[in-house]
Amino acid sequence: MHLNSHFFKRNTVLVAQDLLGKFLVRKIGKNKLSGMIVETEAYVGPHDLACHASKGKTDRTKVMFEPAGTWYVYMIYGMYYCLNIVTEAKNYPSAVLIRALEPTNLIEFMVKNRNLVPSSQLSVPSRKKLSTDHWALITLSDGPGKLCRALRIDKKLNCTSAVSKDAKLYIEDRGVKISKAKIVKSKRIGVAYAGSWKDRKLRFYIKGNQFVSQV
DNA sequence: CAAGAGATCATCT
DNA sequence: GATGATCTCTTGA
Repeated sequence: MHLNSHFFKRNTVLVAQDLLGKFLVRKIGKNKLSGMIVETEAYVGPHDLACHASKGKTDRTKVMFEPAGTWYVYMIYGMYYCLNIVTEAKNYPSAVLIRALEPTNLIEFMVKNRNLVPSSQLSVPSRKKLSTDHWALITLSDGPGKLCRALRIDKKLNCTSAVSKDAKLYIEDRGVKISKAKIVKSKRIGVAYAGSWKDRKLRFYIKGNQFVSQV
């Protein structure tokens, strides 16, 4: 089931947790790439000092004031994109950052998009005790910049809708249920500048899942 | 293995 | 002019 605006027009922390186990679907021509969301972060509003919109409504952040179910894509460090979905009421700037996926469909297509070195040249940390092929799979979309590259997500998708019928990028419920006991809460990554908000446990991931980002 | 630097640019001061 | 919701590669122990 294609998630609609009612799903996203809710408390951001709830949406962030409920997105675990949902499937991100990217249509490229006839291809439908997809992966299960295994890690998210909540950016809960203008008072959240880690939230880009805490600095007000600017050209970059105006998309966060759009209705729930709008994509917010921005470039970070000059090289990577980050994918967020806008939540809560229109004009309340908040969003969920999608940080990692467990690839499920058209994995070869994602590997091409990532432009990776052959797995034969891959160095697997010895304590992981994994084959290079398995390691190549795990590191395909285990971070916000990597998953955007794997699914060819860039600024062209910024401010587009995830809930319209013809969306090229949207989220599906395929009936996977993640119990509360399997959701780990931790500090958000890379927000040391956010004062009293930097230590809030607004990052969520599926306990024990191999595809969660390495921190 | 850990730690550090470099890539590279949109955004805000 | 500085910095960042990141990732990868190099260095050195």
